[in-house]
Amino acid sequence: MQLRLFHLSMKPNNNKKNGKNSSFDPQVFLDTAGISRKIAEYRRGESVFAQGDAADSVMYVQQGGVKFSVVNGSGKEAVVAMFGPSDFFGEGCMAGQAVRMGTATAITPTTILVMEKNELLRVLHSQHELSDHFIRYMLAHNIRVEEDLVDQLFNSSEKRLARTLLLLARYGKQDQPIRILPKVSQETLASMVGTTRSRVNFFMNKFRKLGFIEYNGKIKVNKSLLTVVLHE
Amino acid sequence: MQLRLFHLSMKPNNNKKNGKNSSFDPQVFLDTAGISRKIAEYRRGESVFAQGDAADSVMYVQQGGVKFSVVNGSGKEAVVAMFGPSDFFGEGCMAGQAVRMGTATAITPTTILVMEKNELLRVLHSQHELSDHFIRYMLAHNIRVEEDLVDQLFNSSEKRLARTLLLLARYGKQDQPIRILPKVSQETLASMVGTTRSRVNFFMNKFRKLGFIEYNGKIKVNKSLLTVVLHE
DNA sequence: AATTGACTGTTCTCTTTTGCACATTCTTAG
DNA sequence: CTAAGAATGTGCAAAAGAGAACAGTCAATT
Repeated sequence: MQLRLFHLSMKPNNNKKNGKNSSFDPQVFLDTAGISRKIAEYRRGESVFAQGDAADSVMYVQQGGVKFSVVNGSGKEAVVAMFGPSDFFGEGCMAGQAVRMGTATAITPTTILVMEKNELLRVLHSQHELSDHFIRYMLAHNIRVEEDLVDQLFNSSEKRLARTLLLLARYGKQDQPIRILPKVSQETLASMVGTTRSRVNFFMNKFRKLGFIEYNGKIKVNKSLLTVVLHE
Repeated sequence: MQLRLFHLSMKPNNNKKNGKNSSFDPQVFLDTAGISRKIAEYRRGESVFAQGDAADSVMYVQQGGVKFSVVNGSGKEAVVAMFGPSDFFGEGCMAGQAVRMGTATAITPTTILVMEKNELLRVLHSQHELSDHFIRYMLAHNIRVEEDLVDQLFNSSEKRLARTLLLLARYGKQDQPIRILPKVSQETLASMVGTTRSRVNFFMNKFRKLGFIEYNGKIKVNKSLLTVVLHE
């Protein structure tokens, strides 16, 4: 049983959100500094690290997508975040977390740059562009997590599902009123929204009847209609 | 009506959590760099900034305590975080947030160092100790918020209240099995836990009957007993 | 001492949400 | 093509929580 996705930070395929700096790649900075780093490839479903593993490296997604989930004592699972190209994850070890707080799993074929935490810390001092990118990522990540918290606190599961669908829709084709979502099961949606599958099923059918979404396998979202749900 | 405290990051009065670096003070770095910064004083209840205000500065708490809360369309309020000495807040503007996402209010007499965001960004490049401190704060803040999210997702309001009381107990005298909490109303507790006051009252009396806490005005927490609540 | 306002104790009803259970419909590996 | 495993569609009883109302307590002010 899964519970809740804290936030979606998987980005659309444009790295050009900063105007300049569109082709930022930490690897070149690590190369010039002669830093220990390696590139790892994962297949769909493969685990990058598991909850409880020793933590001494920071990951940087070059290609693909990764979900980060936490399991509690009762076996419930919550999808805490999803990461895409140019996202860092596993950076908690830099603040002294000795073990991984959750499990990172590739959801598509994924290429990851693995950096030893102490060396990354050191390089951040000398490589301003890397440092800027890292800080910017951290700030954005913070904002995202806090937004998810606010969503969780203020809104019902119906609204949270609507919001989650709209967030997922960002990764479909851009600038179209109707977006096709990446393939996700209702079970996964439940873990993203923070509710049960039966609840997700109920609302999905409700949204469908109202014409806010349609699906036969691929989920299609009518953004403007679904947005109405968010405003009561 | 209030809703939910995302996390408590108000620290006990020891700045020595990093072993070295116990007397870190960003002000000296700003001084040496000739940066525009000012020191502001606030009385209890005074607002540092309000939701919707233009955002172009970052705050650093020197003394006191600040609560950060968000109000939604229906007038519900959630206490998103509490900040204490050596915490930054309002740093979202560094990631492009143009307005404040919530209201910051002093909860005790408070001294705050205000830094213009662009100048702070610039100084982070040249002042490694400030940069380290900032990054460490960001990472710790992230971890804290994610822990709150996990707590919110996995636990009932009863457990969340127990956890909140234990967190608040950290600010009482150290190393004693029974701690006295700072004065908080049940209304405020409700906003910290993310539930209603009647619910808080119900559980507070339950905890009291079970001997986990006692109060006549001051709330006293028996840590080891209350911790039991967290583990079912 | 009386009044005011904030906080607490208590109760009750109405929703929302969970937790199951089970049938049905896809998918896919063999 | 077919059987097995996933994913989906329903329904329902029980639990948890929201919201609101109201009386009692306490502290501070005038």
